[in-house]
Amino acid sequence: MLLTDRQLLILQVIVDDFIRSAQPVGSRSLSKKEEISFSSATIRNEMADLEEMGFIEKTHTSSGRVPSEKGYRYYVDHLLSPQVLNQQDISIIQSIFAEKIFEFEKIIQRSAKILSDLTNYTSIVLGPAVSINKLKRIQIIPLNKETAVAIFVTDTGHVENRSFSLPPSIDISDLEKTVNILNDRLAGVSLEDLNDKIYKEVAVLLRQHIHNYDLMLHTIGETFKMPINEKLFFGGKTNMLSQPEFHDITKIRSLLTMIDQEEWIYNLIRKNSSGINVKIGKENNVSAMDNCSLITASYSIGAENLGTIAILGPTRMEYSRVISLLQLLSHDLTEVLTKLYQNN
Amino acid sequence: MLLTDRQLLILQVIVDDFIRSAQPVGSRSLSKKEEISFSSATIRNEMADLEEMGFIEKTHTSSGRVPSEKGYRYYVDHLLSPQVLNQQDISIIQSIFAEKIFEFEKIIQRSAKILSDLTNYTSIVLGPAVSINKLKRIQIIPLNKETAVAIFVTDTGHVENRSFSLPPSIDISDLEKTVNILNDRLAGVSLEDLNDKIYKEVAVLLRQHIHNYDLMLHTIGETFKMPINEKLFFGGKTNMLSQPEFHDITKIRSLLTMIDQEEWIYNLIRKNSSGINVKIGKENNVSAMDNCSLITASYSIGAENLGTIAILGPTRMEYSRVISLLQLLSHDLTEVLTKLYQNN
DNA sequence: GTTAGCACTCCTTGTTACCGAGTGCTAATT
DNA sequence: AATTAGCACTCGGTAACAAGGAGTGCTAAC
Repeated sequence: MLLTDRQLLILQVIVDDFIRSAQPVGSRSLSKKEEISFSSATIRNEMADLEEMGFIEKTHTSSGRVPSEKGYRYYVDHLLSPQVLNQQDISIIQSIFAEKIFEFEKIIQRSAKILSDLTNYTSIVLGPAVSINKLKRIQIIPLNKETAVAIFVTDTGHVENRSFSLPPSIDISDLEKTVNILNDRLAGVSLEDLNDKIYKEVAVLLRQHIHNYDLMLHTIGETFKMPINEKLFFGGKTNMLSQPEFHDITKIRSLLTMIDQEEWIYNLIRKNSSGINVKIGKENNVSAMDNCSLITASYSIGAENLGTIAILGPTRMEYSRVISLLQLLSHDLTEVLTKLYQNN
Repeated sequence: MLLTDRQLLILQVIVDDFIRSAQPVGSRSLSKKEEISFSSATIRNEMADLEEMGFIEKTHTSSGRVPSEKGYRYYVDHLLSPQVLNQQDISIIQSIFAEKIFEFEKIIQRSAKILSDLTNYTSIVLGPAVSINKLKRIQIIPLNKETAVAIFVTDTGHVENRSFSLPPSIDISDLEKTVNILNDRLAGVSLEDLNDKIYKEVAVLLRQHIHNYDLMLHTIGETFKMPINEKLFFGGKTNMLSQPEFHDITKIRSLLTMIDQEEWIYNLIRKNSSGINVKIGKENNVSAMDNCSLITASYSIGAENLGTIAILGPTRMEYSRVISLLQLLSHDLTEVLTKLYQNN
């Protein structure tokens, strides 16, 4: 199943042409291309072989050929030459960081918007994993007799808050003592480790200093049990409506419905290794994505993997361009975030 | 232009039937209805009159009739009998409040989801106007030498936060003093009035107690300048894809694109008076909404108007049912919120 | 091994015919 | 005078058919 140079060339030109035109490509139109110096009959023979090997398909007996998923896969793995981005694209990406920004989310949100604008596909950005942030300060503010709100500030300036009900038997001074103990013991601990620390270290101290020890512990334990989901940011959700493969309403519907269900997106995006990943069509294991490809890249602070940026497009997407854009953006994001938060 | 009873009856049946079936309704099928005891020829004559007056339209010369916007308007204003909700609908709505909830947003979000599920249209909920909440406590937490985060807690338990850069010349004790002054002076002030108060009252005090008076004032002034936009929550964004009037991709595209642009939605929803509002088709003044109606209702705490819940559907929507659902939900929301936050 | 030539396939487009649901009008009926 | 039956007419939708075009596979010649 080794491909000859000529077969590689033909496969490449077919994929390139189909990505551009969305039309099945035939032997005659191929033979007219500059790169190709042999006749349409020869091409027909080679195409028959490529089809037998599963790299291309016909939509009906006498149609031109279309890349199969296997064809795209081979194209992405072996034939792709990274697109050199033009200056305009580069400066648009860099404009994300132009303003002085303190907040993660703003940067991320803008990234999603710009990615989708540059590609005309849908962009998905998985926000920073807040749970690995280190706690900077805890504050508990009573609202009235029954309720209070707990506020967590991390070293990156992220703020989480939880409302909870105050047990009636707890008095204010105990609450203050507790907050002091918490700040003393939990500063520098990552949010995901909070609960653990509370039961292992804080519990003992509470027992020594607080009247209603077990009630307080329970309340705090419940409130601090935080499954902090990384936020998802989207750009260009409706861009897929302009792709010709989605002229069919039912396909669009199942795709958009899936996009609106965050759990699905999590599953699609989360489990990827670092670096650039390309998942083509059925490789995504979701039927709504059968005609779609997903390209993901990760960004980080220092060596610590923080989140993911992704582009969702039709299988017929401009792999080369999208990969270059994601590479650039993930690199820049990482650089900026590292500079901002590395040593605080 | 006064309509006879028989014309009213016919108009009503046409609208009802078309809402149900989405098919133009003809004289013959009308004559078979129980409510109607005269012949198809009579109906044809009446329909010709109704058409001349602009209440109904033909899609082509020999088609059945379809309500015009004017027809829907008349129907909504004069012919509508509020649908009696069945027990199941009622208990689904009430399930929104079943769990003990402290947070506004959770309730609101769930409301949006449930409204869209119950109607199969798109729901839009304009979150509580945070800017009228009263400030409970301000906290400023330095993250490092250059940046700090300011946290605002309101009496409803809502938390806002802003990162800002610390002027290098400011020292910690000054910052603490400032925070004390702020808490002293600003507790109970609504968020929208904060800036005003700062320059009118706090400025004087800062001048007396703080070294770098003007720098501190400027920093705080900038940071507290908060245009807090009410958040928008959506449910069933893709529901419109199943409506037959949106089989056309370009219509869907323009509608979904509009929905994703929050400014547009603000403008559509904000300016409504309290109570139930129905905007039909072009009354919305947005071309993407030409085939859509928007029904809004407001919710409040006590007498204070807080936010809006809305349903966006095709002009052919089930007005009666939607209005009943919105009435119920806005009433319940108001009741629950009032009970929760009235006197704290 | 490559290519020209040709018969064949199938999609697309346009034409035509026809059916059915609906209308408007006229004349008959109540 | 109001209602209704009857009928000619209109128009969208569907099916059947033909013509054209883009493409293929195969064979035979180069």
